[in-house]
Amino acid sequence: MELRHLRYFCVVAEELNLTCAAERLHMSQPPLSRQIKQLEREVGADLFERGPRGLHLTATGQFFQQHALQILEKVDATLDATRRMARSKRVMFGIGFVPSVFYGQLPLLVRGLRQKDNVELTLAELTTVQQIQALKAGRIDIGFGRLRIDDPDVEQEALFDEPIMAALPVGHPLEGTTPTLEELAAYPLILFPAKPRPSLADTILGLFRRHGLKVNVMQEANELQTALGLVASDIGITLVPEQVKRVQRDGIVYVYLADKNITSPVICSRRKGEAPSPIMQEANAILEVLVENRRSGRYP
Amino acid sequence: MELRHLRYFCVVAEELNLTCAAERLHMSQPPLSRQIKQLEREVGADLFERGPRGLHLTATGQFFQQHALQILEKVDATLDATRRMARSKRVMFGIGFVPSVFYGQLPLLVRGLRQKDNVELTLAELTTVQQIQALKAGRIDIGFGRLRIDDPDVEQEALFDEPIMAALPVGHPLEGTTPTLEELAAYPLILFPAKPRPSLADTILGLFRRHGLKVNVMQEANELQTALGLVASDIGITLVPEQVKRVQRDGIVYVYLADKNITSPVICSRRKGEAPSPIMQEANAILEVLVENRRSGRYP
DNA sequence: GCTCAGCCATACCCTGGAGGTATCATGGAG
DNA sequence: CTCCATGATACCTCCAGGGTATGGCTGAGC
Repeated sequence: MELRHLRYFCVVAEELNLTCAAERLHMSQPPLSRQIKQLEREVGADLFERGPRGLHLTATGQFFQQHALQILEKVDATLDATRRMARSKRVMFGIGFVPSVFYGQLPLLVRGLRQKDNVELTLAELTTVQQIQALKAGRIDIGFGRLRIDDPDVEQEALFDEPIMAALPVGHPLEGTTPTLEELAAYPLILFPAKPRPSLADTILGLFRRHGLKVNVMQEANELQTALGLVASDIGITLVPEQVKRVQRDGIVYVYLADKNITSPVICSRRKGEAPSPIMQEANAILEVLVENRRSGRYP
Repeated sequence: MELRHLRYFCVVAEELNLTCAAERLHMSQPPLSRQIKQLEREVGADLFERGPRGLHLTATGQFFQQHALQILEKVDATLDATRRMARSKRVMFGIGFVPSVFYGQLPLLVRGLRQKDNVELTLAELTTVQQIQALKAGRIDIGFGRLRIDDPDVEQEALFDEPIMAALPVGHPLEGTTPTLEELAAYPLILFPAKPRPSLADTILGLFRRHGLKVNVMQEANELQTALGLVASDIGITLVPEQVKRVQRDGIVYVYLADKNITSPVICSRRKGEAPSPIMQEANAILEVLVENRRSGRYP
């Protein structure tokens, strides 16, 4: 399969008419018909139902269409970004973060760094794995994540460990309790983020696995708030780092776990062996203050 | 560019030796060299630095490598999933939503529908535009968004209009006021969602534009909560639908706007001309109750 | 310092496959 | 019932992907 197959397929899926699609693609209808047939052979499924007045997408075809579009979008985005990167000769300080660390002190770090003159901050939502890759590639300069990753080119520093809490729908049998993992495992679980992996989701799964517990992952969500929305919808429960409870929402209660050792670290990643730039030194100083505040209980 | 270019590139990037890479790819070295050159011409950047003993990835090449790998992974995953789906014969009820409608009553709708036996709900975060496309393609059955879109195949029903509020960093000069758009336009603005467009972001931009006001878009964020995190970081302010204020977070205050007519509709989209299925009838009934509750003030 | 080997790039060539035209079959609209 | 729109198949052309041959460059080894 080649990208042209996906390009042809997507146009055909939009037009639902090979003749019109061929016109849009500046080619004639017979080769387009063959290319779609070839794609269907390679996929091993019918993507279209043929009719005398055009085609309809099968359910499989609809599914394939979404993903094909995403692939083509990502290809275009990658080309654009690669070209921009090739041209760029700017110096800036990039911060990567997983969303679940953005409810605590990280905004304060950003606020502090923004007061420095001549610093151009960029903020990027990235998984911890993506942060490692982005650090190595030079796209960010510091990252805040949740996973420990051993990489020869990156040093990680655990800032602090944060208790994991359970987010439950209001009225849940475990509301008001301090449940064990075993008690939690009896209920459907909502995992976040769904993609990309590995992520905090895998940390949570690993937690249950290490306790010899099976969980029923009812659904996955990309956004933390969508996961909370699903909890509010009584689809299941989810586990979140403590700082997430600062954002209260209707329909949800948070409970501490019985086991106080169940925590998630906030981990700071930097490139290894790099003398800290002045802005990195400033960031380190602000971080020290923030961590000390947390230790001393000035901030939860 | 075709997938084979990405495939060839990734193997070369791993081997850093064209001769060895060609062997792995079961082809000879000269055509591989040409294909990589062709890719570099199309990208418009050098991905490798050549040496007498092999090649090295440039910084741009490293960046490209990550994304190329992701694209190839997604292609493989899509093929696998498509094949699996072709074998599966399931019926389900799909709900699409923009995140900013998931803080109000939508969780109650989901909770209500889930009580029905034999209904398999799928929930998908989609922009309103994506919802239209998904409805037409049959991927979802009902959608909740913010934009009015005229499409012959989709009927839209405005459930209610929701006031727009401003989210300000604590200590902001406008805190405690009921500002006008003009007053707000003087401050940097954070827009969400960044992509894909059009979205609520465009509604907000259109609002300022119609009042003849220019805004300084300081940054864009995909997640609403990331946008709020940026507000908490004092990077700027943002505008949100009223129901978002139910999720309180540190460092942010919400203020009503002077102009009460500045609202954002919650819009329900369905396929046009389709007799409602039993599950759709049930969804409509639950929606009616929810909207009536809102009108009568039982829920904000 | 010289030689050789490893490696990438270029020149030239061949052929398989992408895209073309011609045409057939089918079924729905009028 | 007829005609037209549409997709599929047969046959054809030609170009681009992949082949071999070879040259140029540079570093390792003696």
